[in-house]
Amino acid sequence: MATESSGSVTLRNREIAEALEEIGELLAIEGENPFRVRAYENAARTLRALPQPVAELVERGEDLSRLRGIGEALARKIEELVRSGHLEYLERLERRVGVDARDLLSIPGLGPKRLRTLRDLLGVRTREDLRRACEAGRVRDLPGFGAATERKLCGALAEGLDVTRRWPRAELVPIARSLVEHLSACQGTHHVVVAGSYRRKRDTVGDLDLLVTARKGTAVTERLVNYGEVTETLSRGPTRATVMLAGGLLVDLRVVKEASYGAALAYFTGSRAHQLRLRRMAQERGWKLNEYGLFAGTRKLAGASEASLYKRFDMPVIPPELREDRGEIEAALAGELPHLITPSDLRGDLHVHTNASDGRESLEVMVAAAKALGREYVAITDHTGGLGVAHGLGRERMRAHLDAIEALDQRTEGLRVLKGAEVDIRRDGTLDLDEDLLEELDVVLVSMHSQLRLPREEQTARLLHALSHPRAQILAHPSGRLLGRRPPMALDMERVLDAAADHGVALEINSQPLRLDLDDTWARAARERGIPLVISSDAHGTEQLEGLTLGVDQARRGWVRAEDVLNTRSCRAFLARLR
DNA sequence: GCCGTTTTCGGCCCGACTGTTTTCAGTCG
Repeated sequence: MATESSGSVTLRNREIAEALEEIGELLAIEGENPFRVRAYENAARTLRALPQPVAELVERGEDLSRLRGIGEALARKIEELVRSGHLEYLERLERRVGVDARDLLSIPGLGPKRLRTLRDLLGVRTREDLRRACEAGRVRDLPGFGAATERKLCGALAEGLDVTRRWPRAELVPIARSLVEHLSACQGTHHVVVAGSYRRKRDTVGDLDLLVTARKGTAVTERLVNYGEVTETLSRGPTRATVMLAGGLLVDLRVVKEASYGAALAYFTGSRAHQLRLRRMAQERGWKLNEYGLFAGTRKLAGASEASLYKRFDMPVIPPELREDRGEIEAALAGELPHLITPSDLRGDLHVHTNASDGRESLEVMVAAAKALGREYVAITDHTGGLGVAHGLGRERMRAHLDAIEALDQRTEGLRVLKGAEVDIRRDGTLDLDEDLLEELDVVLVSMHSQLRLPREEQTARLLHALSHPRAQILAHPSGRLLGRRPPMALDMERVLDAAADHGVALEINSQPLRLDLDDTWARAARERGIPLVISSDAHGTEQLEGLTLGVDQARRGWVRAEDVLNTRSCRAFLARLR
């Protein structure tokens, strides 16, 4: 529970969702009606997908039961949580059930039913209790358990298996390609694709979902099990297998016939929430949707292609990046899906470093590489002096650097080289560059690199002050997050967006694999307010200049169109549009 | 506990795999 410096309690949507999920889990352990359990899961999912803090809706007195999956009872519980910071119903339930449900249920192979048995017959309440019971051999004799189950639980506990771990998607690209290649070499396979959140281009991915079409009897799951990096086979049947790779990554494989390709691809691409909506729509029409196709009784209506499937629901194919049940189904039905930006729409790169600060290559090499990629313009944006660690440029070196950029621009054909800087925002919100130099720059990025843990109010005020500077044109990597390493800064993003809109400051979608900042939900919020966006590589070497596609992936997940992004324009039009 | 142009009550997504069972419950995605 996040407590602000002011003393008031503001819960994030994720924290409220976790409380609801815990209620669902505790009710499941109690053997409650599974549909009641699911209602809590559904409500939690709605909150997680909500771009706006639900606490704000409560503050404004809005009716939460208008949200899908949230009725009278859950609205009251959420309001209590937001207003008081705790929920009496949950606390009573925790006392009554008396097990660490969140932790124990994260253990693979352990669900609510077995956990209840463990509690009732062995008094297991924590992970440590379970470990002792397993080691003492007391678990195998419980009803519904056995020696094999005990062994599995013991193994999972010893390895400290963390099924909630996620990987930055970009890190998995080589592994995904290698797996596809490995399985494609299997005789009798047709399509071999990666589905799941990988295909939806989420910034992080929890596992790899592989889909293969093959003739019946093809030994695809065997081929996966024999992949060199596999350390453990968790399950394996004729059409499905789950393995773990060295490093702990889980890989799920499903094999279907070619005639089911579209239905299976849609099904395993998800998201779960998106697929559930489609299933419900099928149900409302008296049809049945599963991974093999769309059926009216035994008659198959669609399933060979995704297009055939969506067409049956009177929709165009929804781009995978949008399949999160965040309004894309309604938009598709209304014929209002956005025309999403593509990598080829980008004409310039606005965030590039050289070895003048912390880049690896010279100005000339970076510019030549950008030109080779077909960029029409590139802004060289090295760090300013306050950033000692990044070899930031002080006044004299910046002066000389800008002259070098200008000279290179003069002698470069077919590419504009713009004078820029990534200006550090100081702790007090002032910019780390003299006014005359700021005046001279074509492109002024401002960004934070230090003191990223200030309290929310202070951090927000610092950033708002920086954005109010008339030369601040683009806010780079706005949240400061590094996936898996550093959480986003505590910021009132709503006020940041308001300020960006008021001052005409563009927000960056940074393409670095661990940044991807703005994230998808904030990119969408910015777009919906008409705040200009840019997509930049933040390249520190030539190979990173191509990374713009990752930023485009992120932008697409945020419903961003080419016209929302300033660097899809010609250099002249881009400069004219910049603050 | 939620939801409704079939329903304000009676539904609620669906299938694969495992292990324990002797016909299927539990878990997972």
